[in-house]
Amino acid sequence: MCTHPLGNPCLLGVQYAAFMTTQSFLNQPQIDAVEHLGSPLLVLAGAGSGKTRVITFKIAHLIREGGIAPRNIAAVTFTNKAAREMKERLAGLLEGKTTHGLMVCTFHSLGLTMIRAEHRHLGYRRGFSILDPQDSETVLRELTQKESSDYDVPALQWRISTWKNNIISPQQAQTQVEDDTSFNQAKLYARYQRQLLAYNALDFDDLIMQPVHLLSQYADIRQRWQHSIRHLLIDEYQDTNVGQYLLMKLLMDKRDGLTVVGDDDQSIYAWRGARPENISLLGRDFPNLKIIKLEQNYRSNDRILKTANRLIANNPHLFEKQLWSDQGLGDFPRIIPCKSPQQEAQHIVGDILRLRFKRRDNFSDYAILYRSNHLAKPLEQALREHHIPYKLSGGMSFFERAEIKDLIAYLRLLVNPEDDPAFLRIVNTPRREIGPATLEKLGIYATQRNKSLFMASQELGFTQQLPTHARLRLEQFSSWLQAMKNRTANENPANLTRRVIDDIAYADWLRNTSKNQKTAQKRLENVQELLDWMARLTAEKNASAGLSDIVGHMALLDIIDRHQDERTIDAVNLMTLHAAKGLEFSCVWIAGLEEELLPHHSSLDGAQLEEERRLFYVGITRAKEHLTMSFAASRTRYGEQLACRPSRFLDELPQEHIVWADEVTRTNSTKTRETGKAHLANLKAILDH
DNA sequence: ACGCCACCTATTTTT
DNA sequence: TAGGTGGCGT
Repeated sequence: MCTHPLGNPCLLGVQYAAFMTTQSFLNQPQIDAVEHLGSPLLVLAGAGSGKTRVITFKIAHLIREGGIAPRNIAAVTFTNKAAREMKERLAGLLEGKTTHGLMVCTFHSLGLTMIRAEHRHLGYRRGFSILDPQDSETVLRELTQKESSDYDVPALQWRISTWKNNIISPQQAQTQVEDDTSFNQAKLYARYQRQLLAYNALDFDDLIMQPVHLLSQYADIRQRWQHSIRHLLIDEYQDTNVGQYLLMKLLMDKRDGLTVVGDDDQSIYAWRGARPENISLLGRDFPNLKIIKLEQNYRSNDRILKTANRLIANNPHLFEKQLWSDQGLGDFPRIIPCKSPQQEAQHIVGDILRLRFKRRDNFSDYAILYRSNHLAKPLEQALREHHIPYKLSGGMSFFERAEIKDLIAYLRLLVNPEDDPAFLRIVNTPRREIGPATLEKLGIYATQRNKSLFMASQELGFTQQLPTHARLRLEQFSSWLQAMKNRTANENPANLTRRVIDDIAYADWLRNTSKNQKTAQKRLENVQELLDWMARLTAEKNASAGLSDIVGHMALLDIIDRHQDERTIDAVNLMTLHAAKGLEFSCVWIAGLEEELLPHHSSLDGAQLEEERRLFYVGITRAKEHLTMSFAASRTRYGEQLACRPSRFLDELPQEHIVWADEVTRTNSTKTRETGKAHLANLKAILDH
């Protein structure tokens, strides 16, 4: 074993010494994983065991030692943030070495790249658009309005997404349905797909599904991509869904260059299609699969790990894992019973102030986690009272903001004249007094002739049907668009965008439509930020990036670095347990540990209960040094004051390693060694009376 | 285009 | 209970 760096025979060779000293060293299983070649590899990496380090070092190893060209390596993550961080770490490792052609991106971005190259086989034309879920909802609304006005569009959207995630075609869907409702949904699915093709547009799910079709239907395409991607590395493998699994399988085809890293105990996204069982499928589909476990945790102290281990031992496991740490036992994780959410919040805030005074660290080292968003409210209130800065995760992302979506819609339309959803979004933004009557006529004309709205709006055959004033306005808009479009080939994307903004007097429009000055200001800043990004991006890519490249990736948000404001603000982190995955904090509070909240009342049995347990597990393993868990004895829910029971998961913790604080009885003492079970019984008695 | 009222619902959310 | 939404009236 070589956990110690000095005089160590099992480092990755002297060549690595140079950058190993600036990075951290690897332990033996990590080295095994990095150096393993010759068969597909599954790395079962516990929380905090350095899985990303394994992937980045392995990529570096492949390039430096294996003589593999970067363009033959692809590393796939689930979030843009993870991809960005991986790129940064790689840049550190491979200083000087060229990484040209190396792909470090999300599954969706990989899919987009493939579709870009092969779109003709799918019947798409270049410049196709990516619709976000809001756009596709609008398309579905339009499609269903003709049937009935009160159609359950979200249910349909969810259904279609599930089909696509499972790589089920509209035709297959129609043969598989059980009842009238779903038969109807399957028919609408088919119409939706036709509609997208007509718009020359794809939705997010298509970015996985279409590449799977391409690879499974065309042997030559499959061979080309298999030749191109010789090494595929996948992070957070437990989160792959059916489509992503198939994509991986088609790309690798039993070859040796596959490395997947995952943790079945951190699978918390089954509810949206993730298949943690893909971990066991791997052994079936890749018979010579090598498995390496990473069990040393570099994040937390041992009491926190013992707490996590004991909890998760209540779940069935295919591969047993025991996290351990050499960082000492550390403090006792604490459980704080509280009377109310308000008292709970007060307690946490008091804790934070006390700890920060004692530790002299940053607010950003602290996180408060909870199962669902509404639990943040009392916490926010208490933090505000005490003037503690906090950062709330969730909320509207940059690209969901109306002003950003407007501008992207303009760009989308310039790249793809068939993009009717984009046309409809901007035709009256800002106001051009092109009303519903005109648009309806335009729509009918376009549909009859199988043309896009933009194209139809330029045709004399159509505009001559309109009353003079409407005709003039539409002609003006349409010819302006055409003029802009003619510039797309030569002008750089950032300048073109600026020109659009100026021409449409977008700043004025934002000022006029915003509720107050402050929001107007904020929106203008967002627009400026978008412009800056585009300018930077164009500069970086040596102007080789066409507008269509940029616009395509904008929909995926993956070219944007948004960490600048996050790193400067020192604030306590408030987030859901889901949002906390992959992060770590010195001190963590988990609030609202009550039955019906965690486990959530809709997930009280079977596989769902196990996922709730994993969610708690993820929360616990975020903490490096301090862990505090709390619950309230009563809580207002749906307008009613309800008594709450502590979460069953608290009973599953190793009581010898945790401390229950006595808040309910209002004594401030803590009982260190009393067994929690007895304590819980006490508490229940108190709560009953 | 906007504002008001009545009604409905209430888990997690990336791309 | 509260916040978001859809319909309606101005």
